[in-house]
Amino acid sequence: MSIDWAKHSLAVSQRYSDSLSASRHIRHVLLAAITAGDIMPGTRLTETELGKQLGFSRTPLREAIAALKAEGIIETGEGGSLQVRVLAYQDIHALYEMRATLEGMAARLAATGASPAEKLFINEIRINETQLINSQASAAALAQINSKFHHGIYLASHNGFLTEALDRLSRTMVLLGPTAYSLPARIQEIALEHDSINEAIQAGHGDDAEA
Amino acid sequence: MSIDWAKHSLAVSQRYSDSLSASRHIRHVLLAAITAGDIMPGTRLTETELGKQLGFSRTPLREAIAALKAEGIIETGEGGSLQVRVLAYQDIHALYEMRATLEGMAARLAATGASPAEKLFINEIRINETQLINSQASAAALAQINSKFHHGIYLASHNGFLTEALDRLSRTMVLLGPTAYSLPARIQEIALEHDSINEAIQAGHGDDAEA
DNA sequence: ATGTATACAATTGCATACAACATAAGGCTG
DNA sequence: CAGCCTTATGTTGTATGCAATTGTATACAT
Repeated sequence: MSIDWAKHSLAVSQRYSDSLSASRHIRHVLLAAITAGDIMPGTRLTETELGKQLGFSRTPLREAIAALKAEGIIETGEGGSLQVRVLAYQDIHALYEMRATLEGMAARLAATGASPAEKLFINEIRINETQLINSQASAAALAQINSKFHHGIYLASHNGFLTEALDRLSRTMVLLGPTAYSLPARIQEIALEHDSINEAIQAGHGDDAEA
Repeated sequence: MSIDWAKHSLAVSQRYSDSLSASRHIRHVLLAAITAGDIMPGTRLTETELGKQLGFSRTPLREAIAALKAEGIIETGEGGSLQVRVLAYQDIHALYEMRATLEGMAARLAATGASPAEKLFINEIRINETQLINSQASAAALAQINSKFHHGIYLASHNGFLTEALDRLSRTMVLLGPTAYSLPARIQEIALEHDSINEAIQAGHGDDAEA
């Protein structure tokens, strides 16, 4: 029943060197717990209970929840009760549709506007990723390098709002549960896609990158 | 020096029939004040002063600010002081670039997936807008019908995340100051654009609508 | 005169306490 | 026995008070 908050809390503390305020800390811990599947969508959250378990007062907790509500991760159900957002089937389709469009936009912008240094950076990551795949690295390592590849493209798009929107989508997608990066078949597909994108960016072909 | 909060507060109260909590009320009032230009970007906001002027305690105020910070409307400057976000020039370009892409996506989805009723609804709004333009209605009325037209397309896209992203962009754009809908030249341009979009949607031509 | 250190003022961050509301259970009445 | 009203409990919303950090001004030393 009870969730191992200490694990997530410790991870967040190490990640940020204890340099964030309580409300930001709580926000990251909650996201980590949802990502890990410790809190399922639809779960009701009570502020008092959460505060007691996390060791914080309700004030910073409510601020973290306010931010998560603004992001659509937490929603208020009947009578103002709090619960982790439950995505409808149409939402799932909409999410992927949205991400595909935004990723395409980012790739096109990166292809047409990336600086030589940024192109080099993206290419380095791609090479690194290929090595990891060939050496059969762990799923976690692959997910991490995959994330770096995409983020490199986001940054090369020179559009902060696009980057923010994509990051927000990623945070929303944790509501779908564990991702499917561990499937061996997908890994090869993703590798091919990344190669195509990378080549298009290196060549400066916007349309190819978007596709 | 002092801002006429009562005006914005009254407008929000009427708009929502006094049915929202203090924190949500404050959020809308702050947005209205920024939209109206009563609070310029870069202005420093102090919680105590704001609370005193708005007649609320700091707790709901901080929640409203937390939500606005999550949306990128308010940011924490040096030493944690609060201020209305100041957009850089590159941000302005990025904003319009982002909106153009998302509007295009919405138009394409509306063209390919709108129901007959939704098409009819959009067409009605377009006819209404034409009448208003011909009768030389006020700028406020034109802005309102323009907003309805766009929102009709958003809804017809059947993608809640797209709608939310566009709404969020609109809220961010208030940081740019008063919009340029009052320019007579732009009105004719916009009318032509809307006609093209509407026709493409009615005909179900996705590519034309996106363009 | 300038640079630095120290003390003070102000503001944010957090915790506790109280009020209002919704919910659910139990008793009362028809 | 069923339905409704009352009451009790739990949860959210709001207010106030305190602690800690930061910006600033002043005084002193170089």
